[in-house]
Amino acid sequence: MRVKDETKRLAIIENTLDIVFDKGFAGVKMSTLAKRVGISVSTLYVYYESKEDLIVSIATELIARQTKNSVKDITEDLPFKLKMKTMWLYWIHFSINHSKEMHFITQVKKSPYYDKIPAVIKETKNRLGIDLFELGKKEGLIRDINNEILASIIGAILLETVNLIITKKIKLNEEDTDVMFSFAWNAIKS
Amino acid sequence: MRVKDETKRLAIIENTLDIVFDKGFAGVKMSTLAKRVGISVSTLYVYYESKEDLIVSIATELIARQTKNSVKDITEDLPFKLKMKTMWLYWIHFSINHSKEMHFITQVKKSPYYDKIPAVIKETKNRLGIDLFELGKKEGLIRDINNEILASIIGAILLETVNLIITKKIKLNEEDTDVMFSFAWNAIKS
Amino acid sequence: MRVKDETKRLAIIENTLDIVFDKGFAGVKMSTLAKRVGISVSTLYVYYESKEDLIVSIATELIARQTKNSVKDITEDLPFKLKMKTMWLYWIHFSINHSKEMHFITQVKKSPYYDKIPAVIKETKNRLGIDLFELGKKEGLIRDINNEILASIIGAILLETVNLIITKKIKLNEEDTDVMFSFAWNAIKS
Amino acid sequence: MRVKDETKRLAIIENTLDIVFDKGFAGVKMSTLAKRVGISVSTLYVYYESKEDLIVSIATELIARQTKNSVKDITEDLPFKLKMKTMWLYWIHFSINHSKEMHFITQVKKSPYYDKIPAVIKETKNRLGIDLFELGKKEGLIRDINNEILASIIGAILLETVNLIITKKIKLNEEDTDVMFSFAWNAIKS
DNA sequence: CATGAATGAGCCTTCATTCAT
DNA sequence: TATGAATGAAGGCTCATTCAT
Repeated sequence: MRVKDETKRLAIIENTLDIVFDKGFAGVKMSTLAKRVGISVSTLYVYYESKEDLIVSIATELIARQTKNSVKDITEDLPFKLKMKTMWLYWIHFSINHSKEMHFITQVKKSPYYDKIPAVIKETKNRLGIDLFELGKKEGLIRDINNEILASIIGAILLETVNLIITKKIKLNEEDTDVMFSFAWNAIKS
Repeated sequence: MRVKDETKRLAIIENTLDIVFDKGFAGVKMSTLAKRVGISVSTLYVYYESKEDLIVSIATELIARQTKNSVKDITEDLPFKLKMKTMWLYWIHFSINHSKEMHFITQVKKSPYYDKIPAVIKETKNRLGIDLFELGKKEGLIRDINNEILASIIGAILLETVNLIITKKIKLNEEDTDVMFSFAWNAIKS
Repeated sequence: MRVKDETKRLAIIENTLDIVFDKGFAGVKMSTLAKRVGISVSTLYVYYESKEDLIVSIATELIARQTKNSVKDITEDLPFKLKMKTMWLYWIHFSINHSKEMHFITQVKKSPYYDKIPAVIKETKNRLGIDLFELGKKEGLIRDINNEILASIIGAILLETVNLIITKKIKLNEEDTDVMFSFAWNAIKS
Repeated sequence: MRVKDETKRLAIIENTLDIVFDKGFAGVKMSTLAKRVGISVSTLYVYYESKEDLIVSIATELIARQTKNSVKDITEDLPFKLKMKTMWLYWIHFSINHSKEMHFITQVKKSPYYDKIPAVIKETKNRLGIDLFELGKKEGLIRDINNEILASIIGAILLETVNLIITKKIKLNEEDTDVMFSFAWNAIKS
């Protein structure tokens, strides 16, 4: 029997990401997608059983993958503010290098598709900065405020930073990112 | 076109806003919209010559209207930080009371429809805080950074605040909004 | 505004009957049907909101119509056996002249579509022979057996008669139909 | 083709019968069938070269098998009416015990598939009662009418009887089947 | 102005069948 | 023989838009 081609699956994901980035979910037509990937529509249905399944599966995979990557080597022996900044930079770079994935996830979160994502996946996530915030509070360096709110604020500033970089209003150099980080840091520091 | 029955026109806008808020642009079916408004589809086409025209026209009108409202009576004689806060609160309330309009505009900005909006309209806008920022800088109270960036940051935090309120994660009371304002203020103050 | 064309509706029904007669429900393709009627597929959906609705609506209409027609002028002053025969002949002719309608209804009854037909319609029906059977029993002319069973038997023989006529194995003349009626009559007479 | 694993072949037939019984031919999806049997779709095609071949082959086999069974031991030394009744009961029981096979054949007969069944098979069949009818006529016990018509009538009543039993409107006991047989007998007796 | 009727273009999905191992 | 992968050819249905009154 013919053997399934992982490459093909990845191509499907890649192209879906591209399309969603350009035109949103409504722009994802099964026929167009198939054509871009170079397979027939029916083959698409061999890999995903419906359009919904396609999007939900990709989202699930991306979210899971993203969760794994995050905190990595921040556990180094650094002063708190630097840990924070390391993480900040990590996410800036990640967001820019994976802008389409980020966009995809962002879109999914606001769409009805999000309800279809396995609860396990949704929960496992977002532990990203929480531990760090706790540490900062313990050291008296950041304000004693509900973690979720802190995360929201930092997240908003970070996303905006990425936007500014993408729209070329600021540059991805030390100087500019330092300024942007200072906004975030000043916002939450004690 | 667009000569008769202002009531009908407003009903169309109102319902479009509602639908977009609930289901996004894809949810706006000409037939559904007509039914909700209580007119026939054909009549809809008497008022707007296409779906695109419908959305672009509404967006144009909303953006124009919004621009007018903003700075109003903040020109009072208040210390700078209070002016800032007044404006902040003004926008918080405005965003919440007009959440559907805000949402509509936000969506349009990210959609291909945005390209169709008259340049004049798009430019006139966003003069919101610029003057205020200049004043703050002159008084040495806020950091000397490109206005557009300041506006982005403040805007991001504001939007996030509104989100938190809408999703019930914080309340629309003095205590909670004060905290949120402090994030914004700390971020940009000297 | 353009006005709805009853002719069109009737043409849809007619063609649906023909197709079902030739190829069963599976043979009814919305596109083919539309083409035969000379309208576009979308127009078909103006008249019926789905394929199921098409079939169920037609069935409902046919059954209702059929119920009305039946007993008519059998209330004449005839000896019982002749009343019976009049009805028998009426149904033979009706079945042959409306063979496609009969076939359609027969098919619907055996299909899952039948469940979707309004209960009212299903009930109102079939009072056809019941009264007659009661009369026959009272006069001691036919066997005292459950009406439903009598109806089944007569119905089966009648259907078979129609089949034989359609397949040309017997003729639609007095001689042949007399023989066939005698089968039915002998079966149930006292 | 059709060389290996008789068990598998029988399982295919069995499941096809079940599916047709439940949902008709349209319900027979090659993939579903394969899954139920526990083989792959491709393997199905090793046994039958197409869906048509599948159905036609099964029908051919069933019809052939059925023809063989019928008249068996009715040639006993019984009075004619009892011979008739024996046969009647034989078919009642056969139809009920092999309801799925009967249903399958009935369906095939009304479908375009029937045209594809080898003429030889179709002809060999149905000699069921003919000999018996001849005997009855010779003894002056049943009406002197074309055998084919007699067979049709008896067949129709028999089928209806089975239907009534299956739909639980009558029972499969001596009393009820006697009544039903009396209908048939009265219909054709001299 | 108002509207019900009509439609073309397209979208998602299914399914029998063939390929390649 | 056995099978998972791959596909073409539909089929049902939707929707923005145009017609005709």
